[in-house]
Amino acid sequence: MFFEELSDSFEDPQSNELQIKELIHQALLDSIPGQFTKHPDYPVYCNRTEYLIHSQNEGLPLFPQTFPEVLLNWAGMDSNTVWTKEDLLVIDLETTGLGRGGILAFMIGLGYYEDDKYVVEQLFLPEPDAEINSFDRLMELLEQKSVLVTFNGKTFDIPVLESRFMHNQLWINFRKKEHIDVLHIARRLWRKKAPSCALETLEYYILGQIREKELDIEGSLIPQTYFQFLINGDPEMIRRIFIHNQHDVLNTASLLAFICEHIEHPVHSGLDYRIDYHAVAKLYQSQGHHHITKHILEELIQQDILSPDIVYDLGMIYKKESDFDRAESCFRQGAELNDVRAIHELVLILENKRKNYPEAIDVCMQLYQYLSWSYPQNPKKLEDAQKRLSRLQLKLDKAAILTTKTPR
DNA sequence: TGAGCGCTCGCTATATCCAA
DNA sequence: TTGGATATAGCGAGCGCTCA
Repeated sequence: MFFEELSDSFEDPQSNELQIKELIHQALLDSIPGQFTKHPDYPVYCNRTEYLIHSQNEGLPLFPQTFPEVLLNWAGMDSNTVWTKEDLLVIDLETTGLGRGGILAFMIGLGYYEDDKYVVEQLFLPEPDAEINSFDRLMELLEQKSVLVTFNGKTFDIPVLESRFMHNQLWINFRKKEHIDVLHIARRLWRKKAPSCALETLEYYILGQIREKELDIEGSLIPQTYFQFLINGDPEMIRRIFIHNQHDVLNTASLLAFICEHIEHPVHSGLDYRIDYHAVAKLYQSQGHHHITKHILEELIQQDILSPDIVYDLGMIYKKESDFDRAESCFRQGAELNDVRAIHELVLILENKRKNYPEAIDVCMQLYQYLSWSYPQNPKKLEDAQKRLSRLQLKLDKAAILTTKTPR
C-alpha cells in the first residue's frame, strides 16, 4: 500500500516512525488543502473554506436573515434577546463509530458566520493522539459563539464531545449553551412530506442538492475508512470525508436558513411546494398562536389545498371559538374525505348543538362503519360509537313523543 | 341533584428515527 | 450496530356543563 515499500528501508524503528509520520503529513498536504497546527508533538490538520454571503451555496439561502420567534420559542431560546447569525456555531463530527464510549471524533467540522462570509473549518486528526490538540480551536470558538447548531447533535455529536472532553480531563458544559438541533425542527416540518428526514434526503427534497457519489462517501463507511488510513496512510479516501463533512456543515446551515425564511410569514410570499404548511401551522398552534394557525389553514383552504388534517384542525379551532357553523362546514368536508375524526366531530355537533338526531344517527352509522374498517382491533371505539347510536335513537324517540304530545 | 358527557391535563409506555 | 429526543397513543382524574 501507500508506504509498505518504505517500511523495510529504515533500520532504526524510532526514525522509521518519524519518517512515516512526515510522509503521511506530506501526503495530506499534497492531497487536501490545509495546514498543520503548531502543536509540536501531535499537530492537527486544518482546512478552512470561505463562502461569500452574496454568492450563496448554489442559490441556497445560506444566511438566515432573521430568527423567527416561533423558532426561538421552539428551541427554548429567549425571544427578547437579539440573536444574530454571528452567534451561531455549526458542529458536525466524523467519528470511528456510533454509540458513546471508546469512539473517537477524528474530524470536527465547524461552521460560523464572519462578516459577509460563512466559514467552514475542519480539524482532522492524522493520528488519534492529536485529539486533545483539536479541542483548542473548538474551545476558542465555543467561547465566542453562544448558539450551537447541529443535525442530530443532541443525540450524537454533543454527547460524543462530552465523552471525549471527559476522557481528556477537560470540562465544558455544552448543555448550558443554546442549541438548535435542525433534525428535530426539520422532522416537525417535513415528517409527512419528505420520505425521510436524514440530512441527505432533505438536501435533495428541500434544497435541491445532489451529492456527487464519486466525490463523497457513505456515512457508514467513514469509521473503517479512517482505520484504513491509520494503517496505510493513503489520504485519497480521507479527502472524501473532508468533502462529506463540508457538505454536512454547509447544508445544516442552509437548512436552518431555509427554515428561518419560510416559517416567519409562511403563506404571504406565495405557496412553495417544498413547504408543508400544515406542519408550519401546527408549530404555531403548539405555541398557542391560534390566530396565525387559523390564518394559515384558512389561506390553504382558500387556495383549494384540502387535506383531512387541514380541514379537521381548522374545524377544531372554529369549534373552540364556538363558531359551530364554520366548524360544521369543515367537518363535513373532512367527512367527504373519509376522515374518521371529522365524522366523529360532525356527529357531536349534530347531536349536541343542532339536535338534529336523524342526521346524527345517519352520520354515526357511517362512523361505525368506518371504525369497523379502519380500527377493527380497537373495540373501545366501536363500543363508544354503538353506545352513541343507542343514545341518539333514544333521544330521537323522546323528541318524537314530545312532538306528538305538544298541543296544537 | 345526580348521571352522562366533553374537554383538558398529566402521566406512562411504546415506536420511530437519526447520527458514524 | 447504540442511545437519546421526540411524537403518539392510551388511560385516568378532575372539572364544568347540560338535562331529566
